[in-house]
Amino acid sequence: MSERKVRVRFAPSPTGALHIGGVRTALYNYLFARQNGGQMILRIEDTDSTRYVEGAERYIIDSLRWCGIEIDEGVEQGGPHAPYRQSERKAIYLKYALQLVESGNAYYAFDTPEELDTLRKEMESRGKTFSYNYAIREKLATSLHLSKQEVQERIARGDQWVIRFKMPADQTVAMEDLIRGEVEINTSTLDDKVLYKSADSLPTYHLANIVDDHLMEISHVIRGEEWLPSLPLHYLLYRAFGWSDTQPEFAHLPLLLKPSGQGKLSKRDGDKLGFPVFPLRWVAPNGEVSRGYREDGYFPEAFINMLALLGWNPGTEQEIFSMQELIDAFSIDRVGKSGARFNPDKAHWFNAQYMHAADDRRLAALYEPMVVAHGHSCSHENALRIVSQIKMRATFPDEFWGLSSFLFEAPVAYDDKAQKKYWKGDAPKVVAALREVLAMIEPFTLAEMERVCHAWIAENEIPMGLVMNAFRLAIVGEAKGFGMFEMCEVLGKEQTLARLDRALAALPKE
RNA sequence: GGUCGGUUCGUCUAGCUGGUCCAGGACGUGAGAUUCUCAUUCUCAAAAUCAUGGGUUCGAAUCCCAUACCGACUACCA
Repeated sequence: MSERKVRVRFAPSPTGALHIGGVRTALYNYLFARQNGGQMILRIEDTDSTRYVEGAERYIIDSLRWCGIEIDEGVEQGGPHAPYRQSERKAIYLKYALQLVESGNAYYAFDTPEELDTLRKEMESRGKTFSYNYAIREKLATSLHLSKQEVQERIARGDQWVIRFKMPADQTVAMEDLIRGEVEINTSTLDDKVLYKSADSLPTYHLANIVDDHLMEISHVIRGEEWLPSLPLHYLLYRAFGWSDTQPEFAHLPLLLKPSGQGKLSKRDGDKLGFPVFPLRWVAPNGEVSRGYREDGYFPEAFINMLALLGWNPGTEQEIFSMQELIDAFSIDRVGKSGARFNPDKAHWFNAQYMHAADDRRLAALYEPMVVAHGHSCSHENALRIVSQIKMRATFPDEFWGLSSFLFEAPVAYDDKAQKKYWKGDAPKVVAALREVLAMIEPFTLAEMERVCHAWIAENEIPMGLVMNAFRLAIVGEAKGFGMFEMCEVLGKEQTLARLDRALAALPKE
């Protein structure tokens, strides 16, 4: 068992956008696969033709790619077990369902959904819960007590049928979960789940899932906690097929909870929670648009880092992890057992960390189009200079322009508050003198400005705060911006002197 | 209702085999320091009777039981 090749799978169903809980499940699968030199498989579970949403599969693939979660085998890259879309594997499932009927582990049931519905309502109106199980199945139209001939006839004349698992009564199933440990359950509390539907010739999740995991040689199933209740069925299915010896190990991840109210986060939460629930922007078939982390300005590395720590922790105080570091540090037994609420503030913090550490060239590529969009131009050299300064003050790229627009638009007025605070005493005279010093500096570079001006300031014993704040007011028009000489270098000598002259003329002399 | 799972600062969590935990870290919050504005950075602070009640034990956040609360599941959905 321990020698077994690690093969994990992420198996979403294309019923809409993938929410962050799903992304986290995919991530944990991926980390586990990579850490163990195993394979990561993407299987599309589209066995519910009625809930299929156009574009969802594309969205899932794009999302994983943006996150940096690489797929080894799947609908796009193919692989030894292709196809990886269950709708394209239709042909293989019936055989297995029939095999179960043959071996007495399953049976045909001819009830229509409507019949079951009325039965269910009837029971409920009498205060009882309806469960399709050992107690009731003998009374319904099933192959369990119908003659072989009648079963054949019904099928032949096109009656709708379904194959249900024959859940044994009063057996204890002992299961092992990598996160929760031993879990036991009595089968009498379980019902006869539908495995195959004749209506669309498609299996249900349970059958398709077990068959495909077996066929695809999956070694570990890492999925959401909502699947824990069906784990006994899955165990029994493996047993019925005679596959228990190669049955995968299971790990059920705690759920991601809604931040305010209660309940698990769902894709229907879309855009209503005050933070994105989806990695990428999603336009639903009904036209409803939900924002995404990518469009909100999150770096994929930050998004992944944040998600990885939501439910898992390394046991150390390290919080910033690259994908490779996550791969090295991840372990399933350090995944928590309880559901986690998502914290938008912490997500911001993670993004800010990546922003501050981001490569200037990467940020400049984001910045330059913004400058152009605002009707200005900027040399690549200056973009790099600007971005290296403003990134320390930003959390998201969309703050860039607000943090630097004054470099492209000279002040037309001077902030009153800043004037009162900084344009007083010797300030006007000092700035006038500084203008002359700057005028003589050649080349007009950061290093040169610092060298000359700092010497001048020291020599004349001028308080740093006095010069710089007044200087800032003159250049920017208010008390904002980054380093003065850094800004002047971007502005260039001509613009710097022009702004000084204008300020000296517009502001009070004393 | 039934079955299963969970329960440590507002939030994410450390705490795995009981003592060094009158519970540690991070986010957020407050205060201060540094600084040419802002931001960064740094320091400090407030913040959890470890859901509650019983055990077991010399000793429990850590083991056991019960209760409460929360969640998942309970479809011819995944």
